[in-house]
Amino acid sequence: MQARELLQQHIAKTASLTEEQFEYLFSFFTPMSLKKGQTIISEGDKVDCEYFVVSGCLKAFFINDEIKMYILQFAMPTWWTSDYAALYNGTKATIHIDCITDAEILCLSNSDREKLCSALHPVEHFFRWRTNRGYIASQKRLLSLMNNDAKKRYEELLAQYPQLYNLVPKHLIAAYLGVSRETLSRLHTGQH
Amino acid sequence: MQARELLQQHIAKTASLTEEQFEYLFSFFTPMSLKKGQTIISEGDKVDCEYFVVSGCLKAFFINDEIKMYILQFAMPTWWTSDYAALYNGTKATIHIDCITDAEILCLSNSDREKLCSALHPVEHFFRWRTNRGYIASQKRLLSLMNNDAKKRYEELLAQYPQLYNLVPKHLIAAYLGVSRETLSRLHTGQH
DNA sequence: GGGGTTACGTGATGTACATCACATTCGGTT
DNA sequence: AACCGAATGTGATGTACATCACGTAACCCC
Repeated sequence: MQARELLQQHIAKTASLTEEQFEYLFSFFTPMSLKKGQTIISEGDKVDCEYFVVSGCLKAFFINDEIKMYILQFAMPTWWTSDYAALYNGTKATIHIDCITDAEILCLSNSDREKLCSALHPVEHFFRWRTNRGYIASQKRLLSLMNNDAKKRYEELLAQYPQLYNLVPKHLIAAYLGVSRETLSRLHTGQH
Repeated sequence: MQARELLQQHIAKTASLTEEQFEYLFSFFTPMSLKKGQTIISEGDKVDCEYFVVSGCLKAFFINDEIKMYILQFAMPTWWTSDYAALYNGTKATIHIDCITDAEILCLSNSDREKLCSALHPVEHFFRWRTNRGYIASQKRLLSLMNNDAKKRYEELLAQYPQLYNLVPKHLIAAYLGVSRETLSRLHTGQH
C-alpha cells in the first residue's frame, strides 16, 4: 500500500479529516527509504522528527555501558517511533533507532507536528489518542515485566505479535524481553 | 491551596484558557474527600472517572494471585490517576486505587473529558501533553527496571521523590520498585 | 564456493533476589 | 499506660536468571 493511503486510513480510525485537510497534513511528511541495518537515531544526536512506519521493521533500543542492549519497541507498519523524551524536551537522544529490515518511513518534525496540532483540532485529537494507546501499552508491559517470568513474557509477546518469531532474530527478542539470549534459548515454549 | 486554584495553575502550564473557559471546564469536576485506606477503584469495577489529586497520596496497584502487589503509580498533588486501560476501553478494572493518606481529589468522567476535549481545543492540547509526559515517564521506568538493580532503582526513586521516604511505608516502596520488602530492607543506601 | 561474520544451542558456574521464619520496633486505639 | 496489629530488620535457604565458555549451523559477500 502507498504511504499516503496507509497514513490516511490510520488517522481516519480516530479523527475525521476532509480530503483537503489530509492533503495539508500530508504535505508536512517526508518519505524515506531505508536499508536493513541503517541507523535513524544514535545516542547523543539532536532529535528533530518522529517516524511513521510504512513498511519494514525498526527497533528502538538503549545501550548500557556499551555492552547490554534493551529494546524499547519494535516498530512495524502503522506504528510511530522516535526518542520522545529527546524530541519533546529538546535534549540529546539517549536511545538508538535502526532498521531490522529494509523499511519505508514518513518523517514528521516536532515543530510541524505542533503546528498541525494547533491548526487542526482533529489532528490534535488523533495525537492525543495515539499517545494514549502508547501509554496504556507501556503500563501493561511494565506490569508484565514485574509480574511474569521470562517464559510467560515470551509467550505473551508471541501471542500478540506472532510475526516477530520469524521476522527478527532471537537475540533481539531477548533484548526486548529483558533476558539474556542464552536464557531465551533455554525456554522451550513449544513454538517452532 | 484550593482545588480550583491548583487545577487552574496546573492546566495553565500547558494550555491557555480564559477565566470563562476554565469556569466551564471546572464545572465538570466533582470534588471528593477521602480517608486514609479508603478505596477508589477495585479490580472488576466499572471505571467511569479519572482523578486529579489535590492533596494527599494515592496508590494505583495490581494484585497478582491475591498474593503479590505491584504499585504502578504513587499519585501526589497535581498528578492524575485512574485505570486508564479500563477507562478508555470500557473494560472492567484490572488494578486497584486507594488512599495512602487522607486525600482530596477532583473526579472527571471519561465522557465529560471527551466532551471538554471536543468543545475546547486548548483542553485537548492539555490532555495530549499530560499523557505524553506520562508515556515518557513510563518508558523511562521500563528501562530502569530492565537496566538497573534494586539498589540503583531505589536511589533513583528517592532522588526524584525524596518526600516518599517519610510519606509511604517501605513495603509499598518495595512494591513500586518490584522487589520484596526483605530485599529493600537489606539495601542500605546511606539514607535516613 | 570457501571464508568469515552472525545467529543459535547448551553445559558449568556465579549471583541477585525471593521466600520462609522469626525477632523487634513502631504507631494507633481504648 | 497497656495492648495489638502493622511495619521493619535479619538469618538461612532456594531459584531464576546472568555470565562464561564452547560448539555448530546459517547467511552473506567478495
